[in-house]
Amino acid sequence: MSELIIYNTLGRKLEPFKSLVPQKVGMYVCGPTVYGPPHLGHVRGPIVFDVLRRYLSFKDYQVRFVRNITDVGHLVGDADEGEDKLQKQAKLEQLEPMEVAQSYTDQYNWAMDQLNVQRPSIEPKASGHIIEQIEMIQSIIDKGYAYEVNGSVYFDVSAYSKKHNYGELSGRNTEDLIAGAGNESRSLEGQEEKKSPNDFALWKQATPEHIMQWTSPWGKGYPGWHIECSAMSAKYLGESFDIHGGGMDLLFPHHECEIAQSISAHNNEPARYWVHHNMITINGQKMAKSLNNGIKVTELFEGQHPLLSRGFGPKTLRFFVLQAHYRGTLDFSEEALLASEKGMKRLESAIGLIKNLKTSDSATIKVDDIKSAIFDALNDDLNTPIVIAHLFELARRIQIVNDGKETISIEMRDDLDQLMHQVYYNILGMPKINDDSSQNNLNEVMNLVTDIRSSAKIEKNYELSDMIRDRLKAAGITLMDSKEGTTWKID
RNA sequence: GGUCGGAUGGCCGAGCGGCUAGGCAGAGGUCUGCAAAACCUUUUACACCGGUUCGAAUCCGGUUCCGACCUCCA
Repeated sequence: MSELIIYNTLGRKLEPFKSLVPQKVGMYVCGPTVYGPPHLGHVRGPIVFDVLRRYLSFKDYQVRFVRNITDVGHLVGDADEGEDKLQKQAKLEQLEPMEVAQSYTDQYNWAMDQLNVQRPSIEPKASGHIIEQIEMIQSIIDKGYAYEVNGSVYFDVSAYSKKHNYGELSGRNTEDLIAGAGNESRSLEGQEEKKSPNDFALWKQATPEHIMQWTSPWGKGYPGWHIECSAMSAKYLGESFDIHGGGMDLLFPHHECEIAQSISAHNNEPARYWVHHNMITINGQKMAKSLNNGIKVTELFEGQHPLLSRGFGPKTLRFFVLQAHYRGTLDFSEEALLASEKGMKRLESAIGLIKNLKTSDSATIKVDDIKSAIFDALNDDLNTPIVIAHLFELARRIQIVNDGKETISIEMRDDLDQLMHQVYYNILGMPKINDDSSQNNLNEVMNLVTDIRSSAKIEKNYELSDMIRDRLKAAGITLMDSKEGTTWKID
């Protein structure tokens, strides 16, 4: 098997993957800010990095996968008074901030479980690592790359730029940034405190209304945007580790700032490989809470959305995401989802045929050519759409054998079975449970039953209609009659 | 205004110098009492204008559209 080639945003080119420590990989992925329910935009990164993680594990690497939970310190983007996001929601909902964070964390993890995304090896919370963040900020101050003003601490980009390259990841330079700063894309509190508009906050002084605040050498406050990832990745993966993943929208400023912070504090490039996935778009625009065009994961599963005529299972969603390369945008629509679902079902029905395929002494079909093609595609910057295309070719061959037009040997059939399971379930991580069709089947059956019962009622055959209702009740399903028709629910 | 990335058939989406991507939809067929499902076969592309080349969706230049980001929203 040849080696994995991965696109490194740092350097903007494809590079062979080599781990720092033989057969071990440290991987950090920026996790969610838990201030809202998970939507489609949250789903792609976890799936993509889950496949990368699974593939590295498949290649016998021992992977430590760290994904944080951001539960403090971030400000609301759209015009407001700079309240902490979590605090704002908490006021709205009359709950403790941590209660809100916990609830959304649970929802997020539930969605990840549904999508068969493996839980991280470590899932650190920003709120649980304030001390580490303070220590790192102090270290940056000590090195001369940060300064304190009125209880807040800012990173000194120009001081840093004298020795290092601020912009090495995003390809920006400080002059451009200052030129662009005049566009008034946003007005931020505390701008006038900074030496330069390029400087970013490491620690913010808290106003008395802030519920979430911690004691620091600079007074009461809360950590800035970017420091948590730097502090936590260093704590659990070391000052230098293998892979840092995230969405392309995080490239600047978040990841650029992480690099600057880590180099300042540790004198080390934090990550060897920076891997960025592209966004899911809807009508050509990225899906984000701030744009208010998000489809919640639960809305997708249940079909409760104006763009959806019915629900789609997590399995379909995962397949849909993997049918596009992670670095390209993926445009969402029900039509596209429908296409993925049908293809996926066809593929799975072929997989289901393998075990019962009739075998012969000699085989007239091949498997090895596809097998190597699949791993070539995986090694080629995780080209999952190509992998899936090859899987469809395999499905076609399975059907041909099943139709008796070609033959397969026992060994080859076992090989095929193993290959399909390795690739489809273990590496692509497709959920094994048949969530989609079982739910759809139930819907169909229930529609049939309620139709029959409606006819019975029209014919005043209440004996039959009541019998149906009673039997369903006994089976745990309640029917509810109304003027509009009959609805049902599972008790 | 700056930085970066896109424009592929009805839809989603690979390819990145010559070779059918793939899926869905459409068409034809096999099967079937009729359907459905399943399976087989198959039509339709490379934003525009120049250039390089024996040969370009793929390389170069220009044009037009679209998107992301631009520091205290991951």
